[in-house]
Amino acid sequence: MGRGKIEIKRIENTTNRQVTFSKRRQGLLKKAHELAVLCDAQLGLVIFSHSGKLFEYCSPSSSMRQIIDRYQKATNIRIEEAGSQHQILCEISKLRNENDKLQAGMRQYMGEDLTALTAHDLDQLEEQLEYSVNKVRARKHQLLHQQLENLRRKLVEQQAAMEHQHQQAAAAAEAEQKVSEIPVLEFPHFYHDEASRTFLQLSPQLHPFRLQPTQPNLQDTSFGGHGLQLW
Amino acid sequence: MGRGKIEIKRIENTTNRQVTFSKRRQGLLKKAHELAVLCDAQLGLVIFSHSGKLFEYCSPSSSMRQIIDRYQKATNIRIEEAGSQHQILCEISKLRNENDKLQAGMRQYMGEDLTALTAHDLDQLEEQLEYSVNKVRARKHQLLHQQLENLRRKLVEQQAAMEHQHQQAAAAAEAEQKVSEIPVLEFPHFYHDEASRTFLQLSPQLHPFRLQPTQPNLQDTSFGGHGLQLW
DNA sequence: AACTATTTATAAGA
DNA sequence: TTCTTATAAATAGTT
Repeated sequence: MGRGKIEIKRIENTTNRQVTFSKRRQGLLKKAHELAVLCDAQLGLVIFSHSGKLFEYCSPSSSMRQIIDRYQKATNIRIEEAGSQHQILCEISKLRNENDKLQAGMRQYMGEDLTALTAHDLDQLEEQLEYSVNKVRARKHQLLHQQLENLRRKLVEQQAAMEHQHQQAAAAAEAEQKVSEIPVLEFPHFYHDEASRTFLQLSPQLHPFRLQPTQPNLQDTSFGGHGLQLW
Repeated sequence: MGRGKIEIKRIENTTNRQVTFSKRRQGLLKKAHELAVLCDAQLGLVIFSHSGKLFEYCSPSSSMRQIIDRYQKATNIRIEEAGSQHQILCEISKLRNENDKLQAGMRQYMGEDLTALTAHDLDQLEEQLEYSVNKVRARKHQLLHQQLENLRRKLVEQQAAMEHQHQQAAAAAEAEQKVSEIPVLEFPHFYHDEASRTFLQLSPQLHPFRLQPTQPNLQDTSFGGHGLQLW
């Protein structure tokens, strides 16, 4: 359709190509529109020129967004995306489940919600709590012991410094007297305290007693708490 | 272009419309291809027939997916989607944070990782654990008490039934003797036990002692544990 | 951008 | 559906 027939291959002459693009693009958009109207079809057409400019057409009373959505539904191109979304849903679900369990376990460690436990569970819990109490006490004693040692060392150093300066000889002697009155205590270590040797440092700002307020925050999210009603 | 000129409006005759759709669709796809090749343009065309069937064309060495992506980038239609993805990332991050805190708190209740705690924290923890132990003991006593009561009632019922039947009068008398030997114990209730009255039932399958194995499972996810390296 | 000779698309009919 | 064909429409090359 023109003065001569042309082969369908890339037009090398730039000017020619641009002119042809302009003409044919117009024709294509027109024909797209005619098809959409005549045959009541929904269609979308996007064209990027060689220079990157965008031209588009979509059938009346619809949007390109709609058409792309319909296309993606029809071709299941979304399976990948949907798959990852599904994975994400699973991840969130799993995390919430973990959280619930941890919360429940925590409550039991805090002596709440014990009605669901059997006698055997209660025995185990009691045993665990006693074990924990003893661990805590051992750690307390350890800390006290360390503090005492520090104090002793400081006093000795101070005393040594004073003696070195040959000042207040009387006072120094008195201090020595006091230090020797402090016994070197040996606390029994109830348990082999692994925790104090490993360096599995957990969030230091965490106080177990401030855990409760985190639960309300969970429900503060824009996701409406548990239930997976996202999207 | 045909035996007669037609007006560009919906063809009411169904057969005619279908025929025209078939012809013009073919023509449109052909012209789309010609434009793409002649002018080195990237284009995508999707057509849904009135009956819902999908036809598509996209320029050589590209996919519809690519073209849609490019279109969406060009028109910023994606902002909405990106926003919801961000929210989801936040949600997962928050849940993981909660989980970490709960895990840490739990470990401390189990007497581990106490090195990060101050003396004051340890005092509070000890107090809480003692409180919990007493709660657990109170619950145990309550259970024992209930069991005893049940036993007493059953024996009394059994005895009544036997007396009613006037059978084995001697044996019945012996049973009564036995029952009266069981004292009605009154256990001290160390605390006002709210937990035993409320019905805040938690997952019954949960044993606090089986919480530890949940942590490895968390890292079994295809997300590679914590770190948000999704997508 | 306009013109026009030709090619191409297609409406109607078979 | 598919084929045919007269005719409308598109457009390649020119101005």
